[in-house]
Formats: sequence, structure tokens, C-alpha cells
Amino acid sequence: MTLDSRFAPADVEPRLYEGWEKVGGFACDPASQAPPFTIMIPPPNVTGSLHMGHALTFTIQDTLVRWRRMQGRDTLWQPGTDHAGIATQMVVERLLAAEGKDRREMGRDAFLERVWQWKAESGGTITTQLRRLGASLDWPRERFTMDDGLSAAVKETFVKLHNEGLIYRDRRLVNWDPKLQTAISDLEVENREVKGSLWYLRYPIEGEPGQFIVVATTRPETMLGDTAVAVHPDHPVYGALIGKWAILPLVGRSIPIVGDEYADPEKGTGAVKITPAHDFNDFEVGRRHNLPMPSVLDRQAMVTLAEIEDVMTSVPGVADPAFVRMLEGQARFAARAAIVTELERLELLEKIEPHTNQIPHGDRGGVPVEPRLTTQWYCNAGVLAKPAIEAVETGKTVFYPKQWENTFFAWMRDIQPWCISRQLWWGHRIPAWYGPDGEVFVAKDAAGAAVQALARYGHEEILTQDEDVLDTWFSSALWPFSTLGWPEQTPEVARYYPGDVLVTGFDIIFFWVARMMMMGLHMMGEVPFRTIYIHGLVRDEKGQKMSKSKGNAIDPLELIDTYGADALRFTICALTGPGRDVKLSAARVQDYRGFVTKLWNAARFCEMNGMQPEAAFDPAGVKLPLSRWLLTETNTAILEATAALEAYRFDEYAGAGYRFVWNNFCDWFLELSKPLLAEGADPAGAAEIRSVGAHVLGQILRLLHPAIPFVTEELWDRFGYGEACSLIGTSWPEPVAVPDAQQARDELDWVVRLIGQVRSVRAEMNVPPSKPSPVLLQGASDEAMGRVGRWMDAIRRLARASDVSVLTGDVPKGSALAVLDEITIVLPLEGLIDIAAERARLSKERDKLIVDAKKTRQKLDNADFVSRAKEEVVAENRERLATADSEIARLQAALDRL
RNA sequence: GGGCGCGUAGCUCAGCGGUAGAGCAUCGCCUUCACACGGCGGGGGUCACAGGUUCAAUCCCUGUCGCGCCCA
Repeated sequence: MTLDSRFAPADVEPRLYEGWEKVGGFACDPASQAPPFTIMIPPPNVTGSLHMGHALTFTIQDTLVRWRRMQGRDTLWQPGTDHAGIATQMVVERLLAAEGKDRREMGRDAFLERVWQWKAESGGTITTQLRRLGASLDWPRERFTMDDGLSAAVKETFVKLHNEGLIYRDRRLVNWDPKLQTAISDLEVENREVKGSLWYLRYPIEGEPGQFIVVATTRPETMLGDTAVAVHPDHPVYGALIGKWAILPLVGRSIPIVGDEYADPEKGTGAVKITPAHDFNDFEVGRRHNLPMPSVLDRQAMVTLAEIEDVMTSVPGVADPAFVRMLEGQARFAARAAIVTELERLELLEKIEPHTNQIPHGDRGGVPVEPRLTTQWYCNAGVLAKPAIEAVETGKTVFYPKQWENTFFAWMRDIQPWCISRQLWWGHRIPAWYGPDGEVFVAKDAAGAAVQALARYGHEEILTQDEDVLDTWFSSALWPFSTLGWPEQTPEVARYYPGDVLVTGFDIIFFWVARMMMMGLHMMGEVPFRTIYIHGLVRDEKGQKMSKSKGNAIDPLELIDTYGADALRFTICALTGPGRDVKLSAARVQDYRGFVTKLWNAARFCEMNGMQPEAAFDPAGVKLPLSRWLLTETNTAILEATAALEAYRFDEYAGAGYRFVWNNFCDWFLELSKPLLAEGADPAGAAEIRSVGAHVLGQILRLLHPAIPFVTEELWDRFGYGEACSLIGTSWPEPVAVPDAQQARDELDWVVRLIGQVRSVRAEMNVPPSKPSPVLLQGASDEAMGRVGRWMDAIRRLARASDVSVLTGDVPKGSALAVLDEITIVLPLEGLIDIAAERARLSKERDKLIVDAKKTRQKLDNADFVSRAKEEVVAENRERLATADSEIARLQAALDRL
């Protein structure tokens, strides 16, 4: 074994990943006695490909999973993908369009066949990419939301909730996406600010020629469906009109003027037109006043007159059915223009004001949503939400950061009925069948519905299944248990439900987290997970959200190709603080690749110096201060890393590993070990250093494996710490007892500070490294000189000292000085240093201490401080002052001598 | 309008009652036998602003300003 001078991720990663799979490194074991640890993957869309958001969330999940696995937990990271109803249907429809085909011409069955075919060919993209990232998912357990098993779970749930009255059909306004021609849920609507106009329309008062009530509207085209004008009951002018009737222009219908507090006297004219079938607020007003609710826009948002045909009347100068009929079939915005022009011609348009308002858009289709009165399936989320709220209130499920609980509560406490039917083909078809009289039979299958129908009709009838499919999130909501085999009572359901941690972004708390909580509690009687870890968004280096359309998206696979998966993963960990977005750029990944390289090179050094794993190594048996110091530092790193992971502090975890490897292991242990390993050094000491070095390198590999699995496994295997691909299954390190730990820490701390002081003086005095100098110590204790004796070679090497000895006589002329505790360090550098520069340096040092001492003295002179502050704080300040005074005196003496 | 979060070194962020930290960037020195994807050393901050609590505030409280997000 000789390690290459460079770590080559591309050569190593595929081999190790296959190796892990081959040894069963990712597999859970339902028969295991170990406590389980479960993370359900948020199933990516089958249509998806790996983006930075995925890289973030899956790196976090894999880090947790690998860590818990090493801790001995029976770990299940459940893989799978989501059928993503609308998204997938759109993808395949686009493909068909390119072939000049249309799904409606093909028919439902042929279309679905085509989607399944597409899924078989292209649906595996993201799972392949997840492997590139190193994600240790239990692949043989991969699930898809439209699998038979998961479909059974969907049917089971639908039927149960229907039987309980929690799923029902209702005719009410829904958000209708005219582009996709389906209902969508409230959550799939996003408000966009659009610059538009406010049109002021005159509606003539019936029986009072020349009198008008003026309504302000942002949607003049829906006036065809107006069935009232509403004014605030207390409106000073219009209040008097309540009870009278207006003539609806163009249509000629008589519509009542009603009093309703919905009409805001401060807005527009204080009077609003009421179109119950095309506006959510108007719908409520319509309900309160028992108004007719004609729809005047069809599924494509084109004008349809069927429901107002019989009320259309000619009113000279006001209404002309012929004009209105001409609008039939026109798109809503074309109709708007025609209507406004016509009203203007009739002098019924008072004015137009520019107006900016929030227009609801479908998040998939991207066009304005049209509220439409239709019959849809709904889920009574209000009832299901209650136990979910309680579970979070009582801490059965905890959010990290806790902050997000407020967001969850706010949404859940005001939750609206969830529209779960979609007028699509790709998805779980609603298990409801209709008889010839429109009666609905809900059952898991057609046979079950037929039984119900027989009971009702007394004979067999032809039933037709509901054409619609369920909202994709309905099946996602069951993911935590449907993937485990439910409704079958499998060992997996018993063992891995509820899961431990759900890791996801805040953007799907409502879409997914809340619904899993509701369904999990209702169907399983238990929360789906104990902890919900919410991470931020990945942004570019300027803090902009990454998106394809903006062109600022970074492809994680390109980063992996260039820098390696470990570099990307470590960067993500290092930048992932709680509640923070992650600003990522290739430059940052490049930076952290440096850490991977550093580790590789440190390992090469270990290899070159004969450090080999020893099964029998006993940390309690080490003798050298350097060994004992390294072991205590290792303990600290282990404790820090473990605590960080327990607290979901991936930044601190990465930081602890980084500091330990770079600043402790490389900068000091390896450097200080060099003289001990050199030719002619004490063989027993060298042997101990080799043993402890190999041991700690192994601990480092364990400690960092969750974040950077590839490089650590490669080194683990190459050094022979275990069988090939065994690091993934090795135990997480634990602190060990170290003999005389404090003494080792004190000694090393002192040596480090001594070397630091000498280096600092030399650097500031511009003494070239090629010119070693003697180091003289004034006022050194026997203990200090003992340390010097033990560390002579290291000090020589690292501090560029020709010799270290006690200064007995006067300080030689032209020396540079530094202070270390009670010792004055003297570097006789006559001729090499600039006296003026040394004077400036010492003065600066002294002045800093004087300021410090002054502040401390003031504090100690304050009787309140001395009497009220904690004892140890007062003592600390006393000591600080004494040290400062002593150092000031010595620096002053040095200055005087110059 | 309601809610949440954030304003700390040039940049990205940590710290959150006891005299300011890291990484990167920057400057100087060094191609020293693991590593120039490196080593050593240095410079750089009135911790957004104004009040208050406290012996002590970057940290707690109140207000102001600026930025971002969610909901209406």
C-alpha cells in the first residue's frame, strides 16, 4: 500500500459505493435486537434530477443516518420517489406534443401506459444521482407512491376516512387552474403582485332613471355573473340604497342591493359587485344572502352563457343580449376588453384607476387561477388537525429549530377543507363509483362498490368510477407507513414506525409535514416522527434563490465531478447552521476540498512513518506527554462532534472535525512527532508515537465518516483498519481515560505557546527562517527547564532555535524579547534586528497590556463589582491584573535596555 | 395589516451576561524531507442605532432604522 499523492474521488467513489452495497452496509435488519433509527426520505419527484436543495437535505440525512448506524442503531433510511401527478403528467404531455399527439385523442389507458413507460425509462435518474452523493439508502426497499402496496394504503385510507365522514363531496368554490384544467388546493396557489386597473362601473338603479350605484372592480369580465351589489350597512350614502334593485348592465338582470359588512366603505366607492361563482368573498356573501350563483366562465376560463341565458333581457342603453351572446367562448381577458369597451360606449364606465393587486396563480401552470363552482372531494382537515396540533404542543413531535412550531400552529389552527380531487389522469384514481341515479359508492375496489350498489338497488347496476385522481400529497401523507407495508401488519410497520427524524425544508411544512402528522395520527394512532428538522434553502453566493430560470443554479453533480462528493458534503455540513439558508458556490466547495486533501496528506505522512493499526493498542498504556495530549484532544473532538450531531448542529460537527484534524493533529501532533520519529530517536518512544498516531487517525476516520464517507472509507481500507468497506459499519468513537491528562495538556500548552512566542518575534523582526537563533530563557523554573529538555528537538525545529538555554547573566545587547508567564524569552539577534522596530513592537505590546490592566484595575476598584460579581470572576480579574502588571514591568525593562 | 427571522472583521458566518472568534479574502516571510488544495506570522470590528435592566450588555428588555421570508 502506498497512497497516491493526490486523493482521486472519481476513481474511488463508485467502487466504494458498490462495496458498501455489497456488504449490506445500507441495509436495516428487522430481526435485529438493536434499537431502530428511521428516516423516511422525502420522496423526490420521479421527474426530478438532483439539484442543490436535494444535495443539502440528503447530505444532512445521510450524515445523521451514517452516524446513528455507527452508534449501533438498526438504521432504516427509506428510499423512494413520488409520482408527482401534475408535474409528471405535464412532462409526458410535452413529449406527446412533440410527437404531435394529444392525451385526449389517445384515451386514458393508452396515456397511462405511456406514463408508466416513461417512468421505466427515465424515472430512475434521481436515484442514480443520489448514489453519486453517497446516500446510504436501503435500496432494495425502494418504493414509489403508485406501487401496488402504496396504492392499497391510499384506498384503505380513503375508504376509512370516507366512512368516518372525514372525506366527502361538496359543491363549493375551488381554485381552478384553467391551463391544467383541474382543481388545485389552496396551497398550490401563489399570490403574485400584478399591476392592473380598478374599473368603476355604473349600475343603474332600477326605477330611478339617471341614478346609479358605482361599483369598483378589478375583474369587470365577471360582471356577467353578478347577482347583487353589496354595500356596507353603515355606508353614509349607499346605505340608503339597501333593499333597492340595480340593473346589471349588458345582461339586463335585476340584482338586489344588499347590506353586507364585507363591503369596505374605505375601498373603491364602498359598493362592490357580487359574483358568487367567481370570487371567494363574493361566494360567502352569496351564501349569506341566498343569491343565485351562475358560472359565466368554463373550465378553460372562457365565457359561457348557459347559466345566465334565461335572465338576459334587453334594456335600452344598458343591456343588449346580442352583445353578450357575442362573448360566448371568448377567453376571459379578451372578454374583459370587449366588456370594458362596451360599457364605455354606454357611458357606464365612470373611470379607470391604476391598481396593483395580488392575483392568485397556479404554482404549476403559472396562469391566474379562476375560482369555479364545482363538485370536488374534500378532506375535513379541521378535524384531523387537532391531534396533530396537540402532538406538537405536548412535545410528542418536536421541531428543530423550535421556531417553526409557530408556523405549523398558525397554519393548522386555521386550516381549511383540503380539496383532494384533481381532474388529471396520472395519479391514484378515486375509489368511488356512481350508480345511474348518481348515488356514490366508496369502496376499495369495483367489487366492493358493486356489493353496496346491489344492497341499494336490489339488482346489479352498471357503475362508473370517478374520473378524477387524488392530490399527489394525499399519498405522500401516508409515506411514513405506506412504505413499510401498511395496511399489512408487517414487521417493518411494527419496528420502524414511528420514525425518528424527518428532515425537510420549511417550504413543505404545510404541503407534506402537516399532512403526514394528520394522517399518521389518524391512521396509525401515533405521530409519524419524533423530530422534525427544518433546514434552510440553498442560495447562490449573492444570497439569491437558485433557479433554472435565473440561470444561477449550480449543478451538484458538476461539483461532485470537479471536487468530489466529500468536498460537497463537507461544505454543506460546514455551512448548515440552524435556521439559516446555505449560501453556496463552487469557490466554497473548493475551499473545503482543501480539508479533504489535508486529511489525505496527513494520512500519507502517517503511512510514510510506519503508523499501522494495532488491534491491541491500549490508550491507557501510553507514556509520552505528546501521546497523552493527543488522546485528550481526541476525546474533546469526539465529545464535541457527538454533541453537535445530537443537537443537529452540522456546522459545529464539521467545525469540530476540521479544527481537530487541522489544528491539533496536523499542526501540532504530526509536527511534534517528527523529531520523535527521526533516525536516532528513542525506539520505544517512536513506537508509541506510531501506535497512538495510527489509533487517532482511525478515530478521525470514524469521526468524519458521516460527513465525508468516501475519503474516510478509502483510508480506512487502505490502512487495513478493517475489512474492505467496513468503516461504514464500525462503531462511533468514544472518549477514553487518559493517564495524567491535565499534566499533558499543561505541558503541551506551554510548549505550543513558547514556540508561538518565538515564531511571532522572529516573524515580526523579519528574521529569515534560514537564520536560527539561540533562545535564552530568563526566570525559568525547574519545571519549565524540564519541559525544555524534553522538547528541545521540537523547539529547535519549529521555532528555528539553534539552542535553548537558561540566561544567567545580563540580556545581550540587541536582543529581541517576549514574555511567557513568568519567563522572559530572549533572542540574541544583534545585527539581525532593527532596534527601532523592536522598540515599536515592545511598546505596542506594553501599551496593549497597560490598557488592559487599567480596565481591570477600574473594575476591581469598584466596590459593587467586588461584592456582587461571582467570586471566580473577581479572582480571575485579580489574576489578570497581576499577570498584566508583571508583563508590563518586564516589557518596560526590556525597552529601557534597548 | 399580522407573524417570524436577520443586521458582529472586506466576504460568509459562530458566539448570546464577565474585557470580541472562525473560515475565506488581504498583507509579510517561507518551494523546510505529508500537504503551495501547503507552513509561519501580522493587520483588520465604537458587535445597525437609541434608550432601559445589571456590579457588568454584542448577548436580556423596549423603541427606531434597514434587509429577507411566511400568512392575509
